[in-house]
Amino acid sequence: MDTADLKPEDPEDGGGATRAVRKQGQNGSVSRRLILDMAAALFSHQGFTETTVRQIAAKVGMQAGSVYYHFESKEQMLGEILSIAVRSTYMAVKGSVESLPIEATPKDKIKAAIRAHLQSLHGNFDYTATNVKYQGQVPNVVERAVQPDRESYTEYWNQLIAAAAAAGELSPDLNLPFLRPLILGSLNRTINWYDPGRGDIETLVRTVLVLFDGLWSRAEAAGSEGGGST
Amino acid sequence: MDTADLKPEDPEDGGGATRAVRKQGQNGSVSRRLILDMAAALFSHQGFTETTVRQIAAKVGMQAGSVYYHFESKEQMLGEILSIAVRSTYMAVKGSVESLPIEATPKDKIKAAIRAHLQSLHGNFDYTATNVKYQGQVPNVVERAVQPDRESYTEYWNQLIAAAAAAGELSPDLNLPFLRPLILGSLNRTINWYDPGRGDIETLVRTVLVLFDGLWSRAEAAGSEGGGST
Amino acid sequence: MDTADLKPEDPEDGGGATRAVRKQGQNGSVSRRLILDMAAALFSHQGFTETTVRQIAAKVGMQAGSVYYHFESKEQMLGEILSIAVRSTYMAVKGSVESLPIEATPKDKIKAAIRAHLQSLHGNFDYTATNVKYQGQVPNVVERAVQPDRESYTEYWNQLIAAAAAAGELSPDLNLPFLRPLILGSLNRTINWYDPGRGDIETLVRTVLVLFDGLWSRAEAAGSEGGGST
Amino acid sequence: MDTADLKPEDPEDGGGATRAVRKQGQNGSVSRRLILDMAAALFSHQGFTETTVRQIAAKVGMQAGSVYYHFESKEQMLGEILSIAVRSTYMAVKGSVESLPIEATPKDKIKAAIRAHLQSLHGNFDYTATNVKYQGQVPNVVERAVQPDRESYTEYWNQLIAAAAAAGELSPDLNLPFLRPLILGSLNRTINWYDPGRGDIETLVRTVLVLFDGLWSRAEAAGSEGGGST
DNA sequence: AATGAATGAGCCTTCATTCAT
DNA sequence: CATGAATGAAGGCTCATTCAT
Repeated sequence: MDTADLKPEDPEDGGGATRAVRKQGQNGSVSRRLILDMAAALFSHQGFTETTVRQIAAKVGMQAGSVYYHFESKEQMLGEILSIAVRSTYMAVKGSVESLPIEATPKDKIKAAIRAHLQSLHGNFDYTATNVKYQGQVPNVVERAVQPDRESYTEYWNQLIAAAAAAGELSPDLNLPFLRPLILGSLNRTINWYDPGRGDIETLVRTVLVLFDGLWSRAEAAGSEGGGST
Repeated sequence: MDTADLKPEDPEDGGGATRAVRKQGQNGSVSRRLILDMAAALFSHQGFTETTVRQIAAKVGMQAGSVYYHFESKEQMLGEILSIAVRSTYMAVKGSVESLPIEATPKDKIKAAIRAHLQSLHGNFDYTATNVKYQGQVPNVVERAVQPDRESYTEYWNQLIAAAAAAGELSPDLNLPFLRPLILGSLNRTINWYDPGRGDIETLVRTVLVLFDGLWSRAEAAGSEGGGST
Repeated sequence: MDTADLKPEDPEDGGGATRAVRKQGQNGSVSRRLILDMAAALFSHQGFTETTVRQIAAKVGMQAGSVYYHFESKEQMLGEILSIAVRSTYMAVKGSVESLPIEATPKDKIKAAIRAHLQSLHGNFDYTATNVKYQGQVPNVVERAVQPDRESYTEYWNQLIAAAAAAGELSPDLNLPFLRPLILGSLNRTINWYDPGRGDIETLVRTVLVLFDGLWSRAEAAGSEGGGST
Repeated sequence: MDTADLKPEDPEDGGGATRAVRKQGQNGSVSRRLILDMAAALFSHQGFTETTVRQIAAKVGMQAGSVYYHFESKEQMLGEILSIAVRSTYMAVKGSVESLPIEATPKDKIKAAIRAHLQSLHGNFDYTATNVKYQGQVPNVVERAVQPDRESYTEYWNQLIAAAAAAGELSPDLNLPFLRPLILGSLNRTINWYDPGRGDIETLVRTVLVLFDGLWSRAEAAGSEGGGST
């Protein structure tokens, strides 16, 4: 599957074997989030395996061993990063779609979703890039942990598309099973090449919406997208 | 940049001091290519760093040390795999485009290129997947070696697009600088999710061509592509 | 050149990227010096290349990997051992010479230097033996690091000899450029054969001083050496 | 012990386990000696362990495997090199001493021996340097093989010295057991530092003889050495 | 004689992880 | 909370050596 999920942060500790049971209220201590940020920055640029716990610790200003007070393992860090990435994008997209006016058509919703997805992607680069680049190559344990998040988001898109199809808004020449992964894959891949030098995100959004014009059934004219969410 | 190149053989030795001096070329002992195949299979599924030379050797049925009779380093293997991936796709695309009838328009050429790219991608999965998934995270030495190949292919696409633009065939609403990476990125990303269970490659090609219908300027009707090249 | 230097601590870090940053200096955790001692013992008896980091670690009672918490590389260990060897001998010699009475002649000084050199050599066998035996076959990186130390000591001897020559105390039949390396070489080579069973160090010193009697110009009688420093 | 032996070349194969039983008459095939020469050159400059069989083969212009047609092992090569070194020096020294006029005193003989030793040392640098530098750090198997050669030469010097002592020609202040190793050690160590730039071998010889003037009992005047043998 | 290809043991080094303080 | 020190399992790579051709 090719997605990137989201959803709010819930406890989800999992009960580590050792300590690393942080006693925080419901969020992570400052250090915890800081570590995650640094890890995400490193993972997204060098890759997970290529990143050393020592490097992460160094960027935070602590010793490698200290990291283990906050996390059970390097993999756990990755898992949390992926979850955050997926959930935050999910929330952004969902929020954007739901804030559309009542009259919004499925087509409008998909357009809004595309915009929100791209914005979230590039707005949380370190996290989402880690997610996108490692799609499918993540250690099993971790993958299993993020899977539910991924599926939620995936399912959300499936519904958006199904609704459009039901409304007859989608071009009949499209092979539906390919649609969601094709769209999300195209968007996600921008992580690999997007460079502000070529144009800003909004321009990217517009170009994508134009390029994807074949999505829509010929009944309607080319759509001038409008719902700038987020 | 987001591409996958090709082109004939470059020097690119690396100047090893010891053995492993013969190498690619058109000969390449049987073992050599076999090793490369196994390495590509492993790299594309587990990632470069996650793959052990011992694993590669095991798949070939030899000892880890023996691999070093054929290659100077694990990185050199990666380099050759990437080159093969990029070059073979380039040649496939170029060949496909050039075999179009004289009357072929730039639009026809781009469509043929898209089809050939997708076919090459999924027809040499292990090699191209290694290339696509590692885009931008490849060790410097290796990246430097493949760069020329990448650029050649990139440039080829730039020309295809420029020609279409010059011919007024492209939608004026598109931000040109985004176009090539967006298209190639979308195609390349299929490596991450395409599954024959959802439909065959030709169906994928058709869906992509429909989806990308927004590429073309509204002067013409939506194009039902036809020229199955390659 | 054939020498064995000494002198105070130089920068000479090497700039490791990871840990093992603290190092020499005046602290040096207990382990650190212990490792060095064991390494020197092994190096001096088996040679650098022939000695395994695992062997060193075993002698210290730790795991091979643990050694790398204290040193960046096996070569770094060698470098420090050589430096210690050279510097300690230098200091011993210099100290000995400087503690001679004011009236001491250049000849007296050379004699004292010979005695101190031999004493230091055999008093820190593992370190100095490593240095002497590896003279000229040390890895480049290491050699470069110790070079300044070597040169300081060499220079010190050059001055001692020059002073004696200026005072007309040296036999005119000697080819000066050969003198220092010849003397130091003779002394250093004792590392390869000296065995307490044949006589103690002081006896060795006296024999050397007698043997080298040709050093002195015939104006004076054979010298009964006196300045027993250290 | 600190020596360097000699003696004519005798079969001394040893009966290898594999092949490498060369069928030559009584000397080695051309290749054989060539390989030895290259090995000696490499060993003397980089050290035994640091030298690769592949390097040796490369200098000879053959493949690593081919070397094993001529030698059973790298160690065997070293053994032969050491033997050659020791024997050739022995022969040179012995020949030089024996060619002295009948009236030659023990003192004359020792002087001639010193000269011949130095000449042989520097006249067969690659071989003798390998021997001198590796004194005492040679693999057991090899050491055992060369030991007889070393002892012969050592014994020869012992006799020269004993004769001089018996003749009352040696200074009574010398500790006899130190004498031979001290002298030979001094001479051998020149291998580590001698550089034609500082003066030629003959000058070196003269300087050594002057320096060692303390050898002789004061009954006689300082000796101006004369018997330039070889 | 010589080579190409492979073996297998071992080496240096890295790194996630642990744990007493 | 944090650190210093150590562990132990691997991993990439080297190299003497073998052997069929």
